[in-house]
Amino acid sequence: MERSGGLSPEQELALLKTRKKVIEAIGNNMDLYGITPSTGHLYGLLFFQNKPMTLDEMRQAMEMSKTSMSTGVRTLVDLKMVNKVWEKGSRKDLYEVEHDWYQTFADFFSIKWRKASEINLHALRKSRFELLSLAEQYAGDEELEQQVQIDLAKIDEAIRYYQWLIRLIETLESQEIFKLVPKDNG
Amino acid sequence: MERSGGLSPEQELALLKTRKKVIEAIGNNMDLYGITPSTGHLYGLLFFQNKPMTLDEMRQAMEMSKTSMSTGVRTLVDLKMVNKVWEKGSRKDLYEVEHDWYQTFADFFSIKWRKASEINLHALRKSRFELLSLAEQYAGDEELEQQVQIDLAKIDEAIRYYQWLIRLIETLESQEIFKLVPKDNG
DNA sequence: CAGTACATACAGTTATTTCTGTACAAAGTA
DNA sequence: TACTTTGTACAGAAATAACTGTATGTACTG
Repeated sequence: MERSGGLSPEQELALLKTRKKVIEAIGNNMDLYGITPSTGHLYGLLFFQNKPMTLDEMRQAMEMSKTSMSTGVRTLVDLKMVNKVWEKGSRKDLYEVEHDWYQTFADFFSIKWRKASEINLHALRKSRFELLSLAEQYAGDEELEQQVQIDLAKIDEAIRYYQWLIRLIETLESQEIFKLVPKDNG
Repeated sequence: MERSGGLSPEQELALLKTRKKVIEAIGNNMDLYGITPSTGHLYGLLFFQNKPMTLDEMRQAMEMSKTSMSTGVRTLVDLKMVNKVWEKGSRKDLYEVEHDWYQTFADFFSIKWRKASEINLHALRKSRFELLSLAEQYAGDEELEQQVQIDLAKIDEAIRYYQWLIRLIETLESQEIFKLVPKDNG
């Protein structure tokens, strides 16, 4: 953790203690983003850092291997929770958190949920096609048609749901969500 | 998997094959809900079941222990993705999926994200109070006040974000979201 | 009141994930 | 070009999570 220059030991301790509790609270809930506790902790560390951080600084602060820092920070960058920044004169890679948490939330859905939705939608549509073909192939077979109908109804409803979910995600991506649910409570 | 009565072996095979692909696609993305692949698979199995299922039937279909079925289905019930249903005459517990996926989605956020948001909000507010106390205690100390101010700005922005997130979740809980992002594309 | 059927707590085992140290590739420096 | 410095691939070790079988408690049944 960054030393806060010019403070007395007690002051610094008090500040660090307060930060630590917030870092832990946030880190504990990071499983919702599908990241490990230690990567969550790394995120918390970066959150209170007031300047970009190198892998070696992270390693030192987290008391972990550089490899772990590398993989952890890569996960965070992939999720756009952390940004790689350039600073001339430094050969080391520098990272800092994305402080716009609304954006972080939107990006997370755009990256993870949208992808999953599209994969599922694809599988559902393919399955839908196969069921229709099957019904056609055995046209007239009462028993089969009934079974196909049951599955088809479920699949159609699922398709409808994913289409809605993707629309919801799109309102996040386009920032339109803030018109519907404003940032300021009013 | 439920045998579909009255179908020829080829017909049944074709139907099961189609189902299987959907189950796998869905199950693979279930990590977004924080459940294991096997619990996700169990969910998929229940999805295509046309009647409530007992633990023993699940065990047989999944080729796993009854204990695993018990814990898996409990996870799904806790997330309200699966409902326990009663049927007179049966001493066994029966379970069926919640087929309203919009509801499932809303419940998931209400259960997991809301809880996490409230915990974090609490930690942030507590920290906010502590920082203000600290600044008061050392009133006049330029250096400290500046540091406190930096942390406080981050914390206030985070609080604002979580308040927004909770409002968003509330629009899901109240179904109001469907006024903002309608189920039917139009 | 036994006796049976059922779900789950618990402890041990197996499987998976996370973490580390070493080795190496890429890019900068002299 | 040789020499650093830096980030990451990889394989093995350590830690964690998932799965199973047995044991137990509870609630029906006769």
